[in-house]
Amino acid sequence: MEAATVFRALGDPVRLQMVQRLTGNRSCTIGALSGGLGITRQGARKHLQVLADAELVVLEPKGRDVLVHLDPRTLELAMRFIADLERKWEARLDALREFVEEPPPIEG
Amino acid sequence: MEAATVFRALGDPVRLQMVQRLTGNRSCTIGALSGGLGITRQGARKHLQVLADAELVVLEPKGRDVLVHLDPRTLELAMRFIADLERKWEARLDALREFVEEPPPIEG
DNA sequence: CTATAATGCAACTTGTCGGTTGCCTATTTG
DNA sequence: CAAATAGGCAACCGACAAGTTGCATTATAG
Repeated sequence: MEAATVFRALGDPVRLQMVQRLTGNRSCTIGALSGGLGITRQGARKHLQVLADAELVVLEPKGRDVLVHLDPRTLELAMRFIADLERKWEARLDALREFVEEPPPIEG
Repeated sequence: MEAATVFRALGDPVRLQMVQRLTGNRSCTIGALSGGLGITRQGARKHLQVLADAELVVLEPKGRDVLVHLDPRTLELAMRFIADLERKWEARLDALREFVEEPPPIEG
């Protein structure tokens, strides 16, 4: 999964709210998840599809309705991506610091 | 800063690449950062503005050119946001587990 | 001082996004 | 079986995003 796709999916207040709801409720039906968002069920459904395409969420048809549950692995993936960026940045800082603290690495 | 704004800014391959470049190079000029992306300088500049609006990046005019440097605090903010989601999710799991392991909390 | 290098600003085009409406399908439930 | 419930599919619209082009501005180099 492309990191950008995941971030893009998270980059909308409605979708972010959906994800937040899902971290609290183990799983919901589409209808339940779509209520109280100020948009139509169909509108909400589209957002849900974006989350599903980014694999942030899994849709499991169950009889008449569809259960939605979070896929925490993708969330973890996104987090690790940022952590790696920070790590690389820190490394860069450290390298610079070392260079500054030892002006000429010729002798102590 | 809205979390959704930050994620949205990260949700594009070009912008993500820019951020990655910046974690390696302490700071670049706009021109340097805009090269080799397969788009115009002006196109790149727009992406850069999105990153700046999300406070992922700071633009510092310096004589004839503009230095771009990363703001790791916003990156950290985004990471923490996801970490909190995961924490909430884990808590939910734990609560469920406890409930299952102690079927009726009436007596041992 | 002039040329050029680095950037800014604005207009415009094209495609995608967020959202809606209307209608169809399938599963419960009474 | 009939009614209600949960959802799917497709067309449509307005707004915005991505990207371009053209030209103006400012600072450094010769």
